[in-house]
Amino acid sequence: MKETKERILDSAENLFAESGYQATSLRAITQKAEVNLASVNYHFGSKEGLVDEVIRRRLVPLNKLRMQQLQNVFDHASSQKSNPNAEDILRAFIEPTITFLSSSNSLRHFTLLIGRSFAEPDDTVRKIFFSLMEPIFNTMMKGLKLALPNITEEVLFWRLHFSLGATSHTLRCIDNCPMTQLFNGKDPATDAESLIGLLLPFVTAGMEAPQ
Amino acid sequence: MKETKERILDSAENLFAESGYQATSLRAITQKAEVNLASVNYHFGSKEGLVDEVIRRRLVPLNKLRMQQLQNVFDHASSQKSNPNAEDILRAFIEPTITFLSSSNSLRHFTLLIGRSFAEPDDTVRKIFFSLMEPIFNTMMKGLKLALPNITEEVLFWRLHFSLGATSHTLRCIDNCPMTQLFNGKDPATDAESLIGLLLPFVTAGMEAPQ
DNA sequence: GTCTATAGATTGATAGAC
DNA sequence: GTCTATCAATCTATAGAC
Repeated sequence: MKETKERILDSAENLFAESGYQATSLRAITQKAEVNLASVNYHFGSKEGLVDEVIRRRLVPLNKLRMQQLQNVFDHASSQKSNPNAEDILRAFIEPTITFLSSSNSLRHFTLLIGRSFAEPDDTVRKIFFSLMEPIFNTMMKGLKLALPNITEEVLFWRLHFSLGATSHTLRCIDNCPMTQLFNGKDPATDAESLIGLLLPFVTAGMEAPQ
Repeated sequence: MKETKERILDSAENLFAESGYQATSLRAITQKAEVNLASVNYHFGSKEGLVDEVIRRRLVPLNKLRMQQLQNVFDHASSQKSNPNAEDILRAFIEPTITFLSSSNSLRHFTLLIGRSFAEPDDTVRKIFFSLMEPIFNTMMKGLKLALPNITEEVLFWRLHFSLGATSHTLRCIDNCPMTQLFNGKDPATDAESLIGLLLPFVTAGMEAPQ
């Protein structure tokens, strides 16, 4: 039997990912976690405190992976006295995400929550999420400017924006895609390797398109 | 003074776009519309009935524009005894959307709501939205298969998916983009022509990337 | 740390006068 | 069609016993 605190985090992660922050009540969370309602406020202070820790618990280590992989790209480029290329920058963002997604059922739920967070209407959740993401975005912009010096910063900004949109949309739709039925009834592949192999060429081609 | 029904629709459209369906109360809607609380249930039966009409009121004519433009692409191609090309198919989706966005303040709110709807956690809203979108997606897939016969259907499906993700993410972020501050403090361009000129080359290059 | 009980506010919906 | 008044349910949060 896991600790109460962890049971609450797991349950909240699961339900926030499925139904969103606003639509998920503390009662639903404690019921699924099989703990007492009051324990949420004891351990996290409030619903906001809970969602803060739900996001932080996974996103801090995930972003550490992303940042390390970005640093590797920079280091490797400068050791060759060349610039990083766009595909490697984008891969440093996407690969850890998709790997996270496929590594366990629990992390799979969190990945859906990340996808949700990109489109989250709630101000509190947005602030938590984007404050954690900002260093990653800044570093990616820095790399993309080096990789594609002929494309203006404004266009690179938008293309990064589009890439993140494509990625987050994909994360949200993996388990529950309303479009799936379009594909001839057959379920399209959603394993980690296939997804990276599909998404990365798409955003790389978009990023490198002539201006 | 507009009719009560229309005032409610406008107010709901505005607030749903800003804060999402779940987080918006009927009281907030009627207060902004300066009408009585009970009038929502008189005119629309329920909150679900209201959101259904909010979406339908704009999305039906918008999708009619999209479908006409798609039909034009098919007609023009067959009159030349050739296949449509991917860029024209994608433009037939994106151009009416962005034009809608820029045509008036009221439609601007609805466009944000469309962006929201792609990521909507609420089952009711999702069902309404995707049932209206399905014919468009099907027609686009048909056109893309003709345009890019060397790319498998599964890959085309995913690339259409990515394109819609990029587009909807952009719609959501136009007025309230948490990433804007990344771009050196300056606000990136968000007028209709600029957006089409940025988004369309991105998704076209991604769609046509060698497999 | 965990529980019961409940406060206090807000929600969607409706009954009934006009 | 529009209003007041209110119901019944639900929500987050907390007080206080154990």
